[in-house]
Amino acid sequence: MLIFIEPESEKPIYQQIRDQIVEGIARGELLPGTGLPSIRQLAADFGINLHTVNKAYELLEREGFLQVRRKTGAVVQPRGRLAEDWEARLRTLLAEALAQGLPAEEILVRCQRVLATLTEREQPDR
Amino acid sequence: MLIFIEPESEKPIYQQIRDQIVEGIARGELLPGTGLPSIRQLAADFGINLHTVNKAYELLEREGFLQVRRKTGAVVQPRGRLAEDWEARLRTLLAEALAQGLPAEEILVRCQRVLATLTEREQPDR
DNA sequence: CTTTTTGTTATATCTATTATATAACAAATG
DNA sequence: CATTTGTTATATAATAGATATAACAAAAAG
Repeated sequence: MLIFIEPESEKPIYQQIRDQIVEGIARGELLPGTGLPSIRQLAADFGINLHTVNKAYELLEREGFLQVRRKTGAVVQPRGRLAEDWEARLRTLLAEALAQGLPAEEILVRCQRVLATLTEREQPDR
Repeated sequence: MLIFIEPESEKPIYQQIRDQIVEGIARGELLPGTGLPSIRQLAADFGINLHTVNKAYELLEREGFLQVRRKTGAVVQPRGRLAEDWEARLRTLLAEALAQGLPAEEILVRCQRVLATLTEREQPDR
């Protein structure tokens, strides 16, 4: 699974890493038990600091996506609980589209489309 | 329309104001042409600084939700264009739910439910 | 026309966040 | 034991968030 960093993005680097790993898990590319590169390895690959990667891993661990162990590196967790503010964030995002005049049906279709691109071909064990 | 500020939230104050106004527009409580309180007025009501409110209004203007004029104050705009990164933000949010094991159907139902709470009773002109 | 209100602009300060740079420590692997 | 790795600790720099004043200019109200 490839990760791309945009240093000039307004989204913090550690957040970019976090989001892409979350998406990798969602797509089924990162299955539970999958090992991720070590902090120092990832930092070297991206040419960024060790602590920036560490921050992303720490966040992912707090959110229940990863378990970080010594020497073994980070390992994808079987499951977690959805963040309590998830629905509030969804609400804000959907409100934004409604406020710009997008019909609710059109918004739903977009949700469906995005979900489809995330779940298509997600069964690598066949 | 009431706005609530949580000073201790990790979400910036100007973002809280922005989000609640956007939701107000989405719900139809703030119709195009509706005037909003002046920057100094809102700041006084919340007991916060003038520039914090100004930042929220500036953001809302850049996003096409408001038009800010002298003396008239901020006025809700008829419409705008959806931000280019909207779908990317939706993608990240939906991926988070999928990664935590929520089935796509369940996620869609939640989207539908949230949309319903935003669009119910949205026609004040009857 | 004068006064007042309002958005705008300009500094300045303070805190927190983001990112980097070193360094050292401790646990686990080979 | 030596190496790798996560962890912890400082330190620094840049940026963002919030506050505090002050002043300016446009527009409404008197």
